[in-house]
Amino acid sequence: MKIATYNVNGINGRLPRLLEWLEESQPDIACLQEIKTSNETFPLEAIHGAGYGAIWSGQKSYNGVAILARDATPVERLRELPGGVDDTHSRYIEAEVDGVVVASLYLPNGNPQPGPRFDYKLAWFERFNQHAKSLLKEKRPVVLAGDYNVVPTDFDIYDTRSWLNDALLQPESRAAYAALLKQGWTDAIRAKHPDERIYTFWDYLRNRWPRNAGLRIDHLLLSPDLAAHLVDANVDREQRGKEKASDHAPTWVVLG
DNA sequence: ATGACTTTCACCGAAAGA
Repeated sequence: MKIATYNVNGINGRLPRLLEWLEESQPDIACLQEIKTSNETFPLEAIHGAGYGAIWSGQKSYNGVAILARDATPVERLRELPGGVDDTHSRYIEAEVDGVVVASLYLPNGNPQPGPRFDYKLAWFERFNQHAKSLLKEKRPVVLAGDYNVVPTDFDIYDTRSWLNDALLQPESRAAYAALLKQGWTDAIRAKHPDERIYTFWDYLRNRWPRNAGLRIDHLLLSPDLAAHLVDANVDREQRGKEKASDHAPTWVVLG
């Protein structure tokens, strides 16, 4: 089973790229972030045409997440992260597909920091970690896939110099991610490639794709039982080099 | 310190992204 996460940066504007990638990569499950569309304008017909069922939690202009499943419709479990009071952002959706619990999450960026946006990021992260803990208690196969907006270590970025004040590298952000892993989750890309620099995002600015000045911020976390079945994990880097590409590349795992 | 690039909405500039 192949499960992917892909921050599309606008699903309608990105639709040709998304459909090409689905055809080329053939994921069984695709978790999407930043669909940037209201629920009414989600391109369901095109997704169906590609052979996928879908559930989504949209929001006009910003945020928005979805879960696609090949030849199946994901069975929705949640369409928002529990514990949110006055949280109007569409950043979380969770479903069951083929016996696996799958979450598609879009963790807040948090810039500028310090400030209310960074406070929101850390609060959202804390809520997410609490929910993740409750998922582990279910003792079921779970994949937490998405754009975490965290560069876990200095090994996950080309160079820290331009990013030292960025919310993605702050000690608080990294501590929250480390605490999540410590619950028992496996960072699939890092588990499969412990000694390789791997990136999932290259900013549109400053020629960062041609320079391979990337960051690893899209992650797939596996529950302990699933981690034992990890066969492969990687990034579809070539998608980032296409015309009208998202600034993120699809990232995936294969579970045997 | 700022802006560079891209998407969205909506009306050509603003907001947000990371």
